[in-house]
Amino acid sequence: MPELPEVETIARFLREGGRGQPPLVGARAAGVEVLWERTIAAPSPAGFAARLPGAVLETVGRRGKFLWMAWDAAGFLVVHLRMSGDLVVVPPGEAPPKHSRWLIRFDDGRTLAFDNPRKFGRTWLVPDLQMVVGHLGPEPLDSALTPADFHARLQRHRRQVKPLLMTQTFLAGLGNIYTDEALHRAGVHPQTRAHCLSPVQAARLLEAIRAVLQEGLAMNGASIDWMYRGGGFQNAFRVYHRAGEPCLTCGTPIERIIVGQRSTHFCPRCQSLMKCEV
DNA sequence: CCTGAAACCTGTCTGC
DNA sequence: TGCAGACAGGTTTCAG
Repeated sequence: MPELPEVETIARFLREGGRGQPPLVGARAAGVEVLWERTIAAPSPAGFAARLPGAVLETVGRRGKFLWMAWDAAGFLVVHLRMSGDLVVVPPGEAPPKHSRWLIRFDDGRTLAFDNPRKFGRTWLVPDLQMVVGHLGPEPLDSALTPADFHARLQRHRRQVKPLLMTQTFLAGLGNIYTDEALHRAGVHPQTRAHCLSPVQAARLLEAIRAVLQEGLAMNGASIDWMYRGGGFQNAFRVYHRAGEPCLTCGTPIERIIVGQRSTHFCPRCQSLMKCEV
């Protein structure tokens, strides 16, 4: 379940607790089990399992779609959920999820499980967080990113805007759902060439990106299929997964096309493809 | 630089 | 019921 709002929701839960569960921050790791070795990107699975026991979880944060956990004596545990990952706190005595790829046992009896049916997720244990997230573009919600900066960054690319927005070195955190929603909100066709967007359109697009992310965050992200954390954003989709249904703005049927190999949903009337000479 | 295809994986749903 | 095919919130690598 992994775009920025979903990852942030998980980080928030580990940090602060919720739904009757206490925070995980403050707990001490007792043991580690690696159930699918290829999920550990660095160090070796054995090194990963050996370094954590005895360490106390101090902080949990997010950068782009990466979730990180800082430990008092073991550095940073960094997780990328990819398509189907989730981090689950299992109460004492309960069984971890069926598709758990690693488990961290805590000395209070709880277990942190990395649930990941499609094995795409990756985990790192590193001394410096930047070793994993250093290549990422700016955080979309960081006010240091101004509309003028955003426009200047768009000007550097001739690509279709949708795949560009999903490129994590360009902007960190957007995925297929929030990109489609933001483009609709901004009235921008997903295949518009990035450098063709005017300063006004760029500002409107940045504003739309922030609005959909904030809306997702306020609803604890989106819950689809087998992944459920109580998120509600799936009930607020305006275009995603709504092919054939009327646009909530103008009533025109939403279309579904493939852009950059990803399923793409848009309103052909609200998001017409404008001419661009340059 | 840009695009598309393929690979990495398992599960669910649809249609015959 | 069985089975094939499409599809899924992501990223990387490679060919053209």
